[in-house]
Amino acid sequence: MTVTIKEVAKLANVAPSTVSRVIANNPRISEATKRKVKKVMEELGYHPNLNARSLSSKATQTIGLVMPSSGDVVFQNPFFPTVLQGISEGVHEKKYALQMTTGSMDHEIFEAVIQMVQGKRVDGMILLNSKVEDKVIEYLREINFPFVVIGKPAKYPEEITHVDNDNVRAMKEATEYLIHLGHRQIAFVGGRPELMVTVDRLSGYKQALEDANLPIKKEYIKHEEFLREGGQEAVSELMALKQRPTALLVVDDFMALGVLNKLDELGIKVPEDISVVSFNNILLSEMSKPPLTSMDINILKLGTEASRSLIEKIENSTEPTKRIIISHQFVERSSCSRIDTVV
Amino acid sequence: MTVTIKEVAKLANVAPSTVSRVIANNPRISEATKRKVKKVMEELGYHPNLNARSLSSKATQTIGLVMPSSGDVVFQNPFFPTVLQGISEGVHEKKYALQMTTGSMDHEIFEAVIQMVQGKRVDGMILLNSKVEDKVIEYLREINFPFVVIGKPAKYPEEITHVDNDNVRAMKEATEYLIHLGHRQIAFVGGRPELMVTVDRLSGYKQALEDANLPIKKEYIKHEEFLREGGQEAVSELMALKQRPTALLVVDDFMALGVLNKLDELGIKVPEDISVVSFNNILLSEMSKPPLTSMDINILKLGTEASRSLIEKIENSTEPTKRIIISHQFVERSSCSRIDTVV
DNA sequence: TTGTACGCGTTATCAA
DNA sequence: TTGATAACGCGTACAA
Repeated sequence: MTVTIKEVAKLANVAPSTVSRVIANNPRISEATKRKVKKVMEELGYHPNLNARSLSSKATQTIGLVMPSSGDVVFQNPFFPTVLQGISEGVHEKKYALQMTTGSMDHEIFEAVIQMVQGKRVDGMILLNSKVEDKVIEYLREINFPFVVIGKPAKYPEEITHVDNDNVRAMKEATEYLIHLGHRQIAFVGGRPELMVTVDRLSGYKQALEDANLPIKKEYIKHEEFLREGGQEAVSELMALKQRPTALLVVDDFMALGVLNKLDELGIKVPEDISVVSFNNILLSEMSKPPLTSMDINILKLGTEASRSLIEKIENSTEPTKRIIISHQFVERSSCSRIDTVV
Repeated sequence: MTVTIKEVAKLANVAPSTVSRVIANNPRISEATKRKVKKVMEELGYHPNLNARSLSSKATQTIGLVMPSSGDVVFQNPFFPTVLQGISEGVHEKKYALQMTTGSMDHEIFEAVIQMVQGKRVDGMILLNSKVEDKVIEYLREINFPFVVIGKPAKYPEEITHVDNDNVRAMKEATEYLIHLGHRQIAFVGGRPELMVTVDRLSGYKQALEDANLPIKKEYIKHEEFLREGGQEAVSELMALKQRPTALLVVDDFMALGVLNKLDELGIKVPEDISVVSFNNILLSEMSKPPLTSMDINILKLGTEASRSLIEKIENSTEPTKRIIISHQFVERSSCSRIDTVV
């Protein structure tokens, strides 16, 4: 039925191993037979059986991707397709295939990872959702299986290769930008405090305030889901304060959209009455009213670099643990304005 | 190193084939040995090598997904992550794995598909981007490989199992909604005319107008990219017309966002000055100003049904060609208003 | 430079 | 109900 290496060998009057060598581009083979074999392969429409190859060579040229649980908010956020695109490009560029897995429950995901890894379906893994108690990471570490994390791992960040932004600095810069515009009442609207992104960005926010000798007010720090509703709730609460903030730092564009929406509802004008700085700079941010000033964290590159570093690690097991920092870039649009400092 | 079926067999004092039968849950095996073998598997932490299994059984329990070319607009559109989520769920539910492929050029994608299929890495394929000249479809048809298309295939729609909406009816209903509100000058802002979605929706639009004895005006029909910029351009052109439309049908929420943006720029108020109906009903549509009245096409289900029908087809080769229609639902928000008919 | 022979880990066939 | 044994298709050490 399907054409195998043997049939090619027979027709080309060589041994199967010779055909195998031609496929592998083994240098110790004459140009003549190489051509001959290749011609037969063409004629027969030969394609190697990847399962057989993997079984024998113990490599799959496939990398696995653990996605956020389906139903998770992350799925809704445009962040996801963009990293995926980046990952996909990086993988493709090295001729690797990509296999992904989801699950509604954590243990489902864990099972799926075990299947992939123990079933020898992948040579390495990319993890998107590092949690504080991450069984997947624990497991992969234990068996010493190649993997990289996108974002900062909650545990052992020094011992795990990961691709991340310098979120502390990025948020510090964003905060300083607002301070330079004269803002003193600056609120932070972040995601769940268990997430490392949140921790780092919050820390950057605090650093900037401290450096400027501004007080850190608890009531100005909000933690909501990474979704637009989250943004809306945060705004309601902040605007109910006696002393309203004059500027908002929102850790996600999608959330910022909710923020803008709510502000509009409340009749508060951006940037006249309040300034908003957002994060991620997804396409949406230039679409909003007004277009959002946003910190571009180069999501695409986050993905491609994850693939690349993982594949390096797979192909060279002595590759050291790395922390890859993707640069960020502040993109000014029209959601912020200067304010007269009230002393 | 890795624990194989043989070692399990040895420790359990049975033959490898017996172990294999236990794994496969073969009924012709005594409960006693079944338990014994399972216990040993536990102890040794045995996990089957899926490559070996696939090689032998000629099945992979994996389905392949062809994504739009990376860099394609579709990637930016929230439609994509949602179908993906649906597909993923459907696949997961049947214990299948998911492998995906992209490429920047069409021939790259084609190569990747060949690899997957001929390399015996997948049992079936889901195609997202049916084009008019689709080499992938031609190929899969020719070798009689199981696949389903999401959306209507440009060629042989009767002979290809596909999951789609009734786009003609959906758009007809949307158009009729506007007509009932009193609108007579209704414009259509669609995507590329080569896409079947566009064709079908345009046809629904025309049918509704004809049924209402309204003229079909060429200048009211715009074809732009499925992106927000597309929406913006269309608006510019439509609003430059002597007789401006009083209502807009936009075939995509993302595009509709661009439309709203442009209208705002031009000082045209929605829904007071112009009504807008959008399609897809992604999360964004309730976030816009004003919230968009949109036709929900149940993207998630489009994905899950694609997976399910594909797996059915894989597991039962006599499964007939099917056309699966996912229902749509009109979601009224606040982007439309009644208009006094000017006779 | 090429061929022989075996192993990769499973499933499947045929006996027992 | 269970056990040998032969595929599955490919890579590779070793020999030639």
